[in-house]
Amino acid sequence: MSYNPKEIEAKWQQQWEAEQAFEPSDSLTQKKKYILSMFPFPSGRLHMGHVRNYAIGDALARYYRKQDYNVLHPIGWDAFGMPAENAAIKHGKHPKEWTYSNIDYMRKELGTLGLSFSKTREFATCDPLYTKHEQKFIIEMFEKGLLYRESTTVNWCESCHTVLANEQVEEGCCWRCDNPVELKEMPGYYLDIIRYADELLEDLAQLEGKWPSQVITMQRNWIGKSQGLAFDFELTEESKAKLGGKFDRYEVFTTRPDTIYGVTYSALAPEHPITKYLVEHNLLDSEVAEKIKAIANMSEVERAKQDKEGYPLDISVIHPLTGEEIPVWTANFVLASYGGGAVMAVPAHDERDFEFATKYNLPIKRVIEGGEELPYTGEGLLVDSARFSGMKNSEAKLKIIEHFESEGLGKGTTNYKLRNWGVSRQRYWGAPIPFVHCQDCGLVPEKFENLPVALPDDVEITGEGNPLENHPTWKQCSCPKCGKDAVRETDTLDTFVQSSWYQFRYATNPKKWEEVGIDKADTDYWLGVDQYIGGIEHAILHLLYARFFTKVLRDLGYHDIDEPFQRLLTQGMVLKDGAKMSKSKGNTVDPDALVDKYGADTARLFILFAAPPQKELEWNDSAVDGAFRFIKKLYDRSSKVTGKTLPDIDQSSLSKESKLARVKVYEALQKSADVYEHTFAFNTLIAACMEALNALDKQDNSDVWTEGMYIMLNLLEPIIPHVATELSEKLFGRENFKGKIEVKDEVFVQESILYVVMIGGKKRTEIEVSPDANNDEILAAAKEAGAKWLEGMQVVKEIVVPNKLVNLAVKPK
RNA sequence: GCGGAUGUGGUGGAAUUGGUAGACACGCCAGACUUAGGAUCUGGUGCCUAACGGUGUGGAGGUUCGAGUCCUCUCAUCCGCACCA
Repeated sequence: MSYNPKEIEAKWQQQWEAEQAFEPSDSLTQKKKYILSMFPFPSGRLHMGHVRNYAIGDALARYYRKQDYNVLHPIGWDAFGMPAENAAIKHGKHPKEWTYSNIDYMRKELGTLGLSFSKTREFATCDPLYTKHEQKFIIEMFEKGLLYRESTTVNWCESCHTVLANEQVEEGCCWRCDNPVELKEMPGYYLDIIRYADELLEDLAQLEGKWPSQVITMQRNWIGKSQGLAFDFELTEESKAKLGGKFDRYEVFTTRPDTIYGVTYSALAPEHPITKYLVEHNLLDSEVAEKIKAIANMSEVERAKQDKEGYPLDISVIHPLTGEEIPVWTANFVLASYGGGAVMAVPAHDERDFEFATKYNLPIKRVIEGGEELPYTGEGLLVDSARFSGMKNSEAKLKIIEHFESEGLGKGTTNYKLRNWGVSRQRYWGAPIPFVHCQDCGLVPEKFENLPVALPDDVEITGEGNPLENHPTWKQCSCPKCGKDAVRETDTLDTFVQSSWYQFRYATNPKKWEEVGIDKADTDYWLGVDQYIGGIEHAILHLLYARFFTKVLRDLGYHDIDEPFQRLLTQGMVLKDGAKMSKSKGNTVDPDALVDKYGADTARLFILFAAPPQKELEWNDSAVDGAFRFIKKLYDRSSKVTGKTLPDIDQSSLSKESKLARVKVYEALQKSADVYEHTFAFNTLIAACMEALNALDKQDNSDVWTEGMYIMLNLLEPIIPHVATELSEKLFGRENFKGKIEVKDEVFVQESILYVVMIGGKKRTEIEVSPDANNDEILAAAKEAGAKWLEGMQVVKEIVVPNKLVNLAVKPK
């Protein structure tokens, strides 16, 4: 009888399906675990990254199920998005058809891996029912003022024909297609994530030690909180006149109010309204105006690569404390999107301001002592700063803010690098934004009873323009408020909106799915997700948005959860030949082919054995063979088992080899809880089982074999469930899968203990000592055994590490 | 530039947190056994050395009886952010 993975795996997959073995209980009082692997985009086929992701999650889910937890381990489909439209353009297949047929195929693939997902909680985010509830949340956010529509400069990807959120721009290029992003002025919908910036930042502290520190740091930097002073520069009368009386003043933000007396110029972004006004009204030299326009057309990334460049605007402002006139420039390094697009410049104490001032011969005025050379950005005492002179700059920061506030000149302010989340996309395959434009009423949300605002099926997808915009009738509607003819919004929601609340949808009992999006009792029971598993690439985008949504939905009354994901494991990439597997590089390994050749258990075992989950995994075909060999050996040795239950073994009657085998078996058992609950170092648990099997093989006591198999199959079931269940069923009627197996300490009691003898810090020899020998006896034995190395030496210190070693520190006599 | 990691045999990786470095596996070498299989089994395998022995966790110092592990400096690689005033 040889190991036949195909037969075994098909048998158990069918049985699990028939038993509905992996459905969580509806009882909300049992101890629970919510194990979640990030859901896949239905691209067509699984890749090894998916297999790794789900093998990790499944191991945890199966482990906790065996420990009598109520386990929620769901799967679904992140189903909206560009690739479905691209496929439509390329192959003429409707995005809906493409998506759902991909889902059907991938569901089968997941099935062959024997993953213990709930079947009843599966959904696709493009299901109209999911859209319906999401649109309701969106409307509620609008009503709370959290969602707003505004026309502003946006990131535009010409190749995807859509707007991108800040988070979706990577080095100035589109995160999806890598095309350079352009800046464009257009209306869009925004979620006020900045309102939650402080909470998002502060709650990161709760995740310390539970999320990878790298992810926490990335989020902290992305939010980019900084505190300082915001104040207005008033324009001189002459400048006001030049600007046609349209502007009196503008606001600037600084984190260095302590350097305020060193201001020698002010700089505006090329997009700043004042700069724009000057350019548009031909108030500047035409050559200069052209140059400014050229900068304004450049993306931020392009600008960052350029040298500092700027032009005087021939206007001035008044220093709020000294009354001095300060020239105003426009400069390419001033960002329009941060701090109002205007800065005060202190070249003596800021590197950028210094570089710019040097280039254009602007004055430089030192106001902080310290350092020989300028710019000096360190700490020091203030000079030439009126009544603040002599103060420490850290103290002056606060005092100067206080002064501004008491004089009504400005106030202490917090700024964030985080921008509000632009959620509208000019694409078809997404959730429609449920609003209507009415001539009389303006922007009006659709009535709840009319939700979902569903996508029309009869569209032509050409890649040119927005198919909803081009549809002959879809956007014609009546105003939900006044009933007059109105026009439907044709933008759809960013797909990251769907993945921001799916963790709550899974938790909601499917029996309630029709009526509610999120059920409070269910959510409060199941959330937070006890273990979330996914790729590091979502460190900011998805994980920040999902945290934000969690807080918003909490404040809308849907649940009481502050953080959605209690613990996060970021898995490493799967590599082959040192590079990420990708079709274009031709270095992929197809999961289907692997399962077909070796079976799912081998695929899972290899993936968990080859590297710890957090690290990159280098594919190795012959190591896959090794994993297969181990399973075969395990299967073969099952014939050594004679008992049906965990035997009572008289330790004293055993051979040395049998005792060692028991030690190895129980060491693996001891290790397992730590691995499954804390470290996730499955590779070391598998290695421990291999050691145990090797040790069992060196002895022939059938009780020891029975005990070893009983325990090992329990430990390995989460990793190689099919073969482990098959053997357990045959040998033990699956009794060994019920509850926790206790560690027997007597197994570890040894008749003699091996001590390593180190002399002068070097390992020299070994001694065997009785367990009840005292230190003097151990030392005497060590000296005797090490006499050769002690000749002519004097022992200056004697160290005995219990059960480990003896170290004799020596020096020449 | 700022921030975060990571450096251990030919390879993937272990090392109970300061106590025998290289577990386990791949690969390689030698042998056995074959009704030639996805074989299987046995032994060996960090480096230098005929051996005694020496040496060895990116490098240089330090603390310690003892350092892959702690401290200081340094080098390399990877990742993230990148003019945020």
